[in-house]
Amino acid sequence: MSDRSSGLSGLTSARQVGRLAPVRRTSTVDLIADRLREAVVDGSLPPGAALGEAELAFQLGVSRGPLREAMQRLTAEGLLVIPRRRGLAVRTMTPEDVRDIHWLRARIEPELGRRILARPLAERKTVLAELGTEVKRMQRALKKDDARALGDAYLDFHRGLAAWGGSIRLARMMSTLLIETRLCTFSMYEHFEVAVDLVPEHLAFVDALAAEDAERFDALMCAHLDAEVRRLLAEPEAAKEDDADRLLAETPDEPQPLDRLDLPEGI
Amino acid sequence: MSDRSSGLSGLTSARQVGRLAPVRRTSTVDLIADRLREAVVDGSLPPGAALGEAELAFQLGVSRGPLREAMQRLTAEGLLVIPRRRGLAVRTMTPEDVRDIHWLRARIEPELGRRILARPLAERKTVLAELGTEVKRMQRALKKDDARALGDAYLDFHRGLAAWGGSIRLARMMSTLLIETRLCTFSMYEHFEVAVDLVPEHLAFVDALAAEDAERFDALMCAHLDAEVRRLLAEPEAAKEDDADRLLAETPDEPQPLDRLDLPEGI
DNA sequence: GATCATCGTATTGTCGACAAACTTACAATA
DNA sequence: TATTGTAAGTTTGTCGACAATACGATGATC
Repeated sequence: MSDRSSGLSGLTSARQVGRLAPVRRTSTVDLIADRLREAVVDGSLPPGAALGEAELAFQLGVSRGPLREAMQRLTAEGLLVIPRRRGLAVRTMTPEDVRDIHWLRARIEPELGRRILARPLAERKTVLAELGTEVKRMQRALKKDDARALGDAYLDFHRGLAAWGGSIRLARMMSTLLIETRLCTFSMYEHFEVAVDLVPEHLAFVDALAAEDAERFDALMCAHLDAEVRRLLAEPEAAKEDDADRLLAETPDEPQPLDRLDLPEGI
Repeated sequence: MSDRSSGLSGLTSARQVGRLAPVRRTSTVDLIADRLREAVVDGSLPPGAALGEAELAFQLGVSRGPLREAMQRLTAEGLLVIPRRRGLAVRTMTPEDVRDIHWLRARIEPELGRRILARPLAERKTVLAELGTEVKRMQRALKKDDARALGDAYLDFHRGLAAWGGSIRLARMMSTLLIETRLCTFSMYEHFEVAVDLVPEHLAFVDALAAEDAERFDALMCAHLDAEVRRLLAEPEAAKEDDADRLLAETPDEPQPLDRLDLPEGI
């Protein structure tokens, strides 16, 4: 997974003399929140497992205060649930959530093609290059049968799409939705699923953008998201058992201790 | 502003015998976060004003720990910024933000009509009744020239729309976007703006839904959001000075101490 | 034998304190 | 007079501790 702060929209106006960019100081809570988010994406915090605060704080080398603050932030993003007196737990996604997430993505992502194609030519070339790089990463990952790397490239592809869509809010929202998408994978199967037709689908995205065909991009994206939902909602026993052992070798002692967590507050 | 937990989607299956709804215990952090959110919507925390933690914690009657946790949650929602060593500040919205927010709302809200019209008849009647009530609230507020109440009814109208749209995530997202919309009002003018044509616009929404005309609803919503952007981005001196004094009588000592706050972290 | 009550333990929720860091103001020097 | 350096004050960021609560286990009674 590429570093989010350096990848897509950094160093734009730092070369001007006398007009220095403000130094980006990152607080401890930010660090912890990023680390936790990373762990969620990683799968090292599996959905449903309840972790104790003290233990986690010790592992992270910080006190419980900042950790609790970071937990609250992740909770607001919908990634964590904080059951009463049971530490923290990564959200368990239900089939309902899968449909919800992908419906929302289907409202947003098809539109992104139009937004990107409305940008000046120079930027469009940058976007295409970047997206092409991600697809190549996906291809390499597929060749090595590395589901983790494939998933990472997938995340970065769509993150890049959102980042170039031109809306800060939308990029943040999409980032959360994408992490939730991966949580869906974790929650539906117990391991990563290597979807073989992921690469051609994303190649088609890049092609449509290169051809400046927003309509085709729209249709492709809708089809992709539909297929994604169908893949995810297929029966769990339809999942391949290929490399589950390697990816989840360090599976924790209790996979699903608290099965169904209710959100602490509505809306 | 109506209580969010009791208004729209409460008491659905609580009357069944032997199947009690779980008691909704709300933590202190939730309470503080709600209170802060309320204060932001209220205008009692004006954008840009830097509040000290200790002072705020004392006002709320809690310690700094839970307050800091709640602050982190609001930060994740994009409502607060936490500048280094300067307490907390309500986000100041720029014209860029106004366009961003309304572009995003325009992606989501027109679709809501279709979603609502796809629901069973009984629910649709409930929705229409509820939305009609909110419009009546808007009318009453307009008659009394109460900009605050008008804005509250406006928020609840659109919140209801999102709540009946059928997606938990979308409702949460829309709730944040709506609060941000109000922040735009606060940031663009220094007071509330009474938009006279708000009521007929929303009457038209209800009419379109009653006529089951999703296309008209779509077009009306797009037009409304466009108008909203134009209203907000009009020059500040175009704003009416009618009831600014009454609404912002308790304006704090320093309205805009730190003019331009950068977000603590990107994405 | 099963169920309920009571006790103990472990973990959280909250608070207070300490130290570091930033900001601001004042003074001194060029 | 302006700019820089220093010092003091205020506020945050972090940690440790205490108390309350919930959960689990064990024993007693029906």
